[in-house]
Amino acid sequence: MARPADTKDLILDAAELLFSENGVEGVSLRTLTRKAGVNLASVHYHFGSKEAVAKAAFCRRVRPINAERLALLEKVEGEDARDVEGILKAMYSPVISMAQSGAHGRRFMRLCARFYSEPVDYIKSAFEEEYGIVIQRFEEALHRALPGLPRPELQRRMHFAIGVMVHTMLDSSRTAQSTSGAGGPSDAAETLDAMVRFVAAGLRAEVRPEVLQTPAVEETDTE
Amino acid sequence: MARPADTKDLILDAAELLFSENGVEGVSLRTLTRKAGVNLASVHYHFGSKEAVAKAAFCRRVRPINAERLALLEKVEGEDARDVEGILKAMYSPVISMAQSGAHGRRFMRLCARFYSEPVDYIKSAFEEEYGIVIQRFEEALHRALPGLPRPELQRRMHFAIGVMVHTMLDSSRTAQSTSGAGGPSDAAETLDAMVRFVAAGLRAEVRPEVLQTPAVEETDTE
DNA sequence: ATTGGATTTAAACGAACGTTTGATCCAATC
DNA sequence: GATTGGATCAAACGTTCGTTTAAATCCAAT
Repeated sequence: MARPADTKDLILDAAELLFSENGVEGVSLRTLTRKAGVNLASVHYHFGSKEAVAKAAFCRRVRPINAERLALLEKVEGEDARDVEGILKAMYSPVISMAQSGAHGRRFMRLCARFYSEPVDYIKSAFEEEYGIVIQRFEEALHRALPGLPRPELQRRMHFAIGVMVHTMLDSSRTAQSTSGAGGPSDAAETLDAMVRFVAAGLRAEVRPEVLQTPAVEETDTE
Repeated sequence: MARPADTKDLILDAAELLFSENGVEGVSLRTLTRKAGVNLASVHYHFGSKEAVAKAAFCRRVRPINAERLALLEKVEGEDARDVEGILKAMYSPVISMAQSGAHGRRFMRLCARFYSEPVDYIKSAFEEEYGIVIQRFEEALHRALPGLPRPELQRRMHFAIGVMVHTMLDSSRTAQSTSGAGGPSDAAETLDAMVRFVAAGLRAEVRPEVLQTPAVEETDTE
């Protein structure tokens, strides 16, 4: 933030905008540098490759968010380790609330979700690098909050919970429609509330009897 | 099925396999035709363009599935219009149960989910063409099954429900690990059950009080 | 004023892309 | 047996891609 806008940031800003809408593979460096107003070769001068630009654009946003997630989680756990809604809010709110902060935030939300579903290898690994420990920590937290839920079932449901999040992030149109002009009621807060209610209820749903025991192999429910 | 394998089907089979793993943009026609064992130009001879191949590969699988969805939905509605779990099963089971039928089914599941998140325009429109009416019908069914849930909130939660589905479909490794060999308990059935329980509970979660009333426009949460 | 490293620039590189072309094959038709 | 027309083939089309090069430019330190 010291300099108003050096080349590196111009590139990352354009990358965030374009990648979030068209995916990494769907944007050429020529399109990107034209949008950023910089020379084509400056991408390789500052980053070395297109891969590195994508990773940098991703990490620039996701690291502060994941740090906030872990901080919120620790706070919630300190207050009430069984507060499922609180844990979910710690997971969701840092990214959902970004949608409130203008087009910029919505842009990143989509970038992040896009990274999740991008089928390119180096993107997948970048995602796992940044998210692996976060998901692990939240699994532990939810395990303590819902001790009756068997671990495999918890993992399955956490997968569902992530699906809800990614899907919501991709559909930024719903999360923050600023059609009502500035000062409108924060739609992001409503979305967050709806997500937390939905997922908390899902996490608390009854498990099928077999899951609670050792995996009973028989019991084939014929249709 | 009449002929053992004509060029058109060879192309579609290879497309299904490769697109599902690398996305449409991530597969070149040269890679595709090499895998299919056909000539590069035959793609344009039989389909006209790469776009058309992608659409055809998608529609070939999704149309029977969506038809089955609608048929199951009508059956459930005829028996008990308030059977939320039944409605969800009608939505999920046709695609989830595909995972049971070998690598082929899992392949399509991923293809379908990939289409959902692919940022290319013609793919998005193909998806909406095939899914639009299905989602609309399920929204109506769930509206009748959960009359207390305001329509906007139902739409939001259906969005979550779809997120759960897409996310599960993309992660085929969990849905069907046939590591236990043949005759093992159908993991797909377990996944289906878990999804239905999770989403049904989410759909039935309490709504925040404001949502039940007319949308209170004031309530400006200033930042 | 001059130096020297950092940065930007225009131009080109080879590779890969989707698509098109025209020759070739081959079973069905007259 | 010549002709037709759909299907297949190797080869090439023009374009765009990520990347590289080497010269030009900038700018604070000397």
